[in-house]
Amino acid sequence: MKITIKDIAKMADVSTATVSKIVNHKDQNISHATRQKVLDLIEAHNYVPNRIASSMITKKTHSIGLIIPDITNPFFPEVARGVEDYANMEGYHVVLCNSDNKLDKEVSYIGMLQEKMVDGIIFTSSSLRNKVSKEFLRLQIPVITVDRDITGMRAQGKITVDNTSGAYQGVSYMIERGYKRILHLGGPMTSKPALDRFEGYRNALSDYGIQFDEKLFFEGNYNAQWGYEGVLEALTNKIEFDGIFCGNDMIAIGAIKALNEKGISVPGNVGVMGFDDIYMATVVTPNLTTVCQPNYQMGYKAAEMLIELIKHPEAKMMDVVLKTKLVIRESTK
Amino acid sequence: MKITIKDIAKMADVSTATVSKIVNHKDQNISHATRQKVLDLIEAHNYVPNRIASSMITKKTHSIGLIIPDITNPFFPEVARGVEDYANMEGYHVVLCNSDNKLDKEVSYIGMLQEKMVDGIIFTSSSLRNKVSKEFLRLQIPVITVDRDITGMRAQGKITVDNTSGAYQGVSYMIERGYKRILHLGGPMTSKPALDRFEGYRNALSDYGIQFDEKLFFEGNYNAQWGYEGVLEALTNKIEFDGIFCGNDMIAIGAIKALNEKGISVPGNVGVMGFDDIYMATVVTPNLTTVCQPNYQMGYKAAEMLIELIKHPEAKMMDVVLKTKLVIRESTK
DNA sequence: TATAATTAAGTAAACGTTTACCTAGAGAGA
DNA sequence: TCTCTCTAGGTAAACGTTTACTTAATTATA
Repeated sequence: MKITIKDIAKMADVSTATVSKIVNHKDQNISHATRQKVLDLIEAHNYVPNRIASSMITKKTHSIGLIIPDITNPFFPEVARGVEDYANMEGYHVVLCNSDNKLDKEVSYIGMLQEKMVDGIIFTSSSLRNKVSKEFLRLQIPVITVDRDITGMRAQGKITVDNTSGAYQGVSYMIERGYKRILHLGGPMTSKPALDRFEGYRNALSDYGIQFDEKLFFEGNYNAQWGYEGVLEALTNKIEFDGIFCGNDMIAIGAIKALNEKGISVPGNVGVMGFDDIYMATVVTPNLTTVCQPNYQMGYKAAEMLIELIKHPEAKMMDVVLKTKLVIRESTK
Repeated sequence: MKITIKDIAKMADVSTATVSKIVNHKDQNISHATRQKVLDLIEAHNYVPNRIASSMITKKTHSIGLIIPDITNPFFPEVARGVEDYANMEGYHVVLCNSDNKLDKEVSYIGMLQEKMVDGIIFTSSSLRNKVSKEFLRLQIPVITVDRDITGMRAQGKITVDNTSGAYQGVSYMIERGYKRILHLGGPMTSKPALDRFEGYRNALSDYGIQFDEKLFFEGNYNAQWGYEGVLEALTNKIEFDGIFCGNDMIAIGAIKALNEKGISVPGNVGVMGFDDIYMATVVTPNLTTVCQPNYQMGYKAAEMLIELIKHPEAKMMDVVLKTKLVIRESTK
């Protein structure tokens, strides 16, 4: 049988109120002797308070939900780690949910988290959908969206990176290094980041007086497979290019692979730039020049904002946009 | 104000017991009319049951703790995903904890999870330590260790992979393909898997009549950095080798990088084999031949065992060892 | 010395459920 | 008609805490 506050109280010959105060360090008015006696008993009997019972009264569970598409996608472990680090520091637990970007899983997780009385939710979805925002609307807990925001959603906080200026920065660098015909292998244009990166790409071209050539733009998915195929497609269509700006690092890795196989040297013949700066970028040959996205920071900051909102629900909506950073390695000259 | 079961009961003019039975589908003895009325009210007022309150009575929180060293380490997202998939299927939540292999964080997480009344814990630690097992001993909930077991620990379940035979399989394959002097760049010998893989390596050599040469064995860490340095070290010491069996894929990736830089072709001059089969192995050039470890399966199976134990605490201790599989790609000839 | 303030506790309700047990009425069997 | 068994639902305690309020004793103040 698990030992409870009542058992300790009885053994110490005090009331449960007294024990509670001691456990929660609200013990200004407890004599030293009593405190010590209770503490000794707690130690001796290995009493651990039941936080579920506390939650009933305090209405706080000190746990937060983290809904992401897939922890297996190299982008997310970093943000999850950021979330968990801050949460842990503040005494919060994080409940991990993989939605696979599926609406029904998202909705079901939101429901489950609500039933479990989490104090707040951090949410990422790669598609901009509306149904989910309805679910959030009836939640009485704060929600922070990270990376991709949701249309029509009135999240109490939003954290994104400046994809447009990141892409601008990357493409500008390539142009300055002498690349003239830069292919853009983008992600799915249904996602905001892909849109923004494309915009940054176009802005840079335009600012440097280069005409945008739509034959140089390909839309695909955020994976190596697509990078590989995209290059092959460009090659078979005899499209000339001396550089590739990729929608993310995975695309870049696939692209380099295709280039290698076709005997096109990187960065000798073609320069390649990625986006994200996942760990793999440092390990692939050649090391990837890329636009670094502060994934860990995003998670950390999201948790910070969320917990701030949990503690001060009256705080007003926050909207943070994080800066990217160019990381120059070996895949560009 | 949040709406509770009492509100619904009052509105439907029934008792909370009735509402509870309906919500939990224990409604054999509820008339259709009453059930419908209650269900409508629930729908209309968006009532969601407070599972915290249920937990107080049922003594079950339907959540499990997952303690891993670092979700950012490419090995773990897959197992986390496996855990979460099975847990979710069974209606359980998973609480993610990154211990960084630090004893104090491990202990602190165990305490927090206990306070939050999780129904069970899945635990991985890379070092074999004892202190933690004491913490587990006083827990009244089931614990499953995955990947590395803990000495002196009486976990109710244990799930590992057969590292010895995996390594044996990998090294045998290399020998059969004609590799004669196979370097072993191992992980830290304080961890069981490293020990076992080393054993498999030696067994294979011995079974094929090759004398073990201790100059061919290097102990290091499980990262690309070490693979890179290990190769350089072997090279500067003028150690001859035509193959490398690496402690894991990261080491292999680092090794290939060093080999490339030194103008040694893979697999032309030297064959390289990894261990784990992380995603990166498929994306690196050349693609890595490796011993595939069923990470996702480990997590999935661990969750399965844990939840089985939660439901049937009288079930006896389980000990599962998963098989590895050789995956032949391009880094061996 | 009488009163006020402080200290060191204790009392008991409340949090939102579940569940063992109870009850009243209706139909069935003898 | 009487008893038995269902059916449909209700009662109230219990789960383990927290906390607003109370109380008794001690100390300080006037």
